[in-house]
Amino acid sequence: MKITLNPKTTPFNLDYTLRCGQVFRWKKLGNWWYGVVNDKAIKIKQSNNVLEFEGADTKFVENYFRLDDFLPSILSKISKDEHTKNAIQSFYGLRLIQQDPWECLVSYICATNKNIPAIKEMINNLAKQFGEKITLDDYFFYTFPKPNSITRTNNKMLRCCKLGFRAKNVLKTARQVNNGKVRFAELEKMDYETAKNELLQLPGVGNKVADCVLLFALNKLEAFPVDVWMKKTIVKHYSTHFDKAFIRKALKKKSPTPAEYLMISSFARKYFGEYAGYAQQYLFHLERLTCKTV
DNA sequence: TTGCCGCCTTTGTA
DNA sequence: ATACAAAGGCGGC
Repeated sequence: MKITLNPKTTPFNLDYTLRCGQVFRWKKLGNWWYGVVNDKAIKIKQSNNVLEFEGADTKFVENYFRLDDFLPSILSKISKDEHTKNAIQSFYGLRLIQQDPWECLVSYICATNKNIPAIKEMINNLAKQFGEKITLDDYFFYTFPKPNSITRTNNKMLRCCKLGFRAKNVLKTARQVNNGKVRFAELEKMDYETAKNELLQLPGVGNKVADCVLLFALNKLEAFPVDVWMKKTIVKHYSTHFDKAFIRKALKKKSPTPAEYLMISSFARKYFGEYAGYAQQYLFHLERLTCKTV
């Protein structure tokens, strides 16, 4: 199937969107991106303004890649300074992805103190061990394990997937989702703060993980996750918005303290507005690409 | 109450 | 090779 996009009203860049570090389960084989979403293997490619895909319908693709987000307006709203404009110009067409909340939650619990290649490895291990094998084009893929597949495991089995100290958090969180204590559909209806407070009750979920789930899966575009990269960006390019003592202290440690987290993310929400999360993703991608060779 | 320290596993990277 | 960093969270003081 195909979708033809109008680049003026619906700019989209598939490579930037899948490479910017928000999702961990896609890989490019030849010209096609392959992924597993909603228990199905999907492939998709882009040539200019045409998206071609198999394994999913048009509605799914539009929803997953948030093609209804009116990017021209969103990007102009967050274009507050030269640095942001640079990021937007560099990765024009990068979109947030509407992820599955359960997979997103587990992924970011696992992301704690890990770099992106290692996160991909953990998630793939989980899927291979506890998901179901599916095929597309003679390639093998694995569905992401359901909550009740995780609750049937134990700490040791999860540690075999290289989860380390995150294993117990994934296990306990799976139980809470499985027994209905956490309902993603309900969280999505709540406002940002309320939903965040609910997520913060889960083991292994602090400020950063909660904001990632809110932004990437629960449609809270004002969420502004602050990890080591975002803290670095803020200190480098936005220090004038904070007092000097704050910046001086921030330079001492890499990962943000709870107080720094609050200062930075609330600044970002005020500064960038209701689409702060989009700004975060553009700035995150720029910071990683300029500092690293990943 | 708030703030900061050290630990938690394992992999990637210089 | 050896150390340090990694889309952090949490208990303890």
